[in-house]
Amino acid sequence: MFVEIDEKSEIPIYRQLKTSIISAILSGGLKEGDRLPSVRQLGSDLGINLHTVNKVYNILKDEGYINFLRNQGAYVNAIPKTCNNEDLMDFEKKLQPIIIEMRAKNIGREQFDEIMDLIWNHVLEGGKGL
Amino acid sequence: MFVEIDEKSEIPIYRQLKTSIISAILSGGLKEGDRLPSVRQLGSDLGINLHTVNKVYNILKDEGYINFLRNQGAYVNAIPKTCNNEDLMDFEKKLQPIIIEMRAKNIGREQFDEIMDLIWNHVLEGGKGL
Amino acid sequence: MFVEIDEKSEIPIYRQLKTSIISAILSGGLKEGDRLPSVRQLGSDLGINLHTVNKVYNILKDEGYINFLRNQGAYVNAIPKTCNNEDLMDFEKKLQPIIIEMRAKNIGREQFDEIMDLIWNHVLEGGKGL
Amino acid sequence: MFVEIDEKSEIPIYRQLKTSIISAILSGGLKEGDRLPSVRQLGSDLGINLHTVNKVYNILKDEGYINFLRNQGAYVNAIPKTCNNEDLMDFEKKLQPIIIEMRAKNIGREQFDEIMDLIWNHVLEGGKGL
DNA sequence: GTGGTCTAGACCACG
DNA sequence: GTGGTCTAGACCACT
Repeated sequence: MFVEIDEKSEIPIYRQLKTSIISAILSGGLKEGDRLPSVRQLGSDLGINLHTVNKVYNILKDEGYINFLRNQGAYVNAIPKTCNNEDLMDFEKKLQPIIIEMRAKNIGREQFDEIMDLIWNHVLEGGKGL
Repeated sequence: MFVEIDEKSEIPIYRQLKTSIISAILSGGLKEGDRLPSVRQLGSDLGINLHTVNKVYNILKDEGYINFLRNQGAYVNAIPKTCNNEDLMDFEKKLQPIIIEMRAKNIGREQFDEIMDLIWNHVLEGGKGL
Repeated sequence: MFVEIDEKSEIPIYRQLKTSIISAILSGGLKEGDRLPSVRQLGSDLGINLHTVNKVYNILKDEGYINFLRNQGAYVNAIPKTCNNEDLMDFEKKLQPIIIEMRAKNIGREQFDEIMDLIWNHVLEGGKGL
Repeated sequence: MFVEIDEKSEIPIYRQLKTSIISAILSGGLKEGDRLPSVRQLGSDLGINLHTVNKVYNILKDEGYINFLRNQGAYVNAIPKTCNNEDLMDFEKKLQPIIIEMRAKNIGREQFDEIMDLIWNHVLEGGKGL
């Protein structure tokens, strides 16, 4: 299975799942045209409700990552996404408070860069083992 | 005033305020020994509930950023914070989903580094833009 | 072939097919007395389930567009249809939400009329583009 | 109340509600800055589930019609919407099958224009009586 | 079998 | 009090 859910996390399940699937697509674990498990299947595999899975699938569809083929389930789209300025502003807003806290904990520039490098590269390893 | 609240943001007010104050401390806008406004004062200045301000002050005290001096208000502490492994893990968990979405929007490594550089440096310029 | 099916469309296949055939009849691509392909034939041509084709044929028969001749297949009827008030109400109900959304996107009266003109005329050009 | 739900309609409740609210905004029954009823309130007023209302509010937020002020409910946005080509294509696709059926029922060009005129003008009267 | 919709009840974060 | 999230069970349209 290409995703695990941490029930104890403060991050909502549906966000964890969304991130996991996007990560799997990015890493190649899920390729264009691949079929996603049905909402019922994935829900039961992960031990979560099918409505939660359904919500995620719909968000992914709205954001263009997947689409639905009538009664045949959800399929991975090509990813021709581009990043506009609004997106950039959004990312900055989300990153800023975290980085502020990192500086507050005396993380220096070198350590900061190391961490970023680590995560940047780890992202591609999230989708393996599909 | 060293902080502005964005009512429309999805980020809770108390978190925005907390980040702003930490940022002000980091940037030198608030130095060790400086007195913070009273919860009543700051609440009315920002147009937010004084309970929200109070909550933030208590969090900041718990995290060691400020101190309460016998009914005289809150004062800024020295900042000898260090970062343990648990903190690091925490930061990584928070950063990962954002960076995954950035990669999904075709942000390359160079652009990523630029953005990080930008934010890193902005943090030192006080609580503005937050 | 006078019809193409868009698998990704949110419009059910059977509706797409129904509309296509009606459109073909209207445009003269299918004339009175013409024989429709067998459900098996059309289903395989379009890559859809023969039950879906069958369903459409039955709907078209119920609505008077075609007839079944004793195990020899389906034939196009004359089209003496008239529009009663119930039909009119029905059309209005279907059109209203779409037009509301068009107005919400700042489409003006002139542009609206242009679009309607375009579609009105396109309808006569057969089932293409559907 | 600015909206009524037809339980018997084949159109999903959430779509009816969405259209009603957009219509009310267009007609001026709901102006920029106006507060929408809480999901609980509107749900109980309309005799529908609060989750259904919630779904609609979230769609409207995604489409930019409203936004949420934390714990104070939903407010109507300014409507600077513009219509891109994708939207236009979408409208055409939705309108086409309906217009085909209208032609199939022998509705002539004059009657067609009358109907469109009627609906176009009716749209603005949907939101009164708020 | 697929997803779509609706209902319902519960708990939570926030202010 | 507000919306956010999760669970659960039901019925439906479609193929």
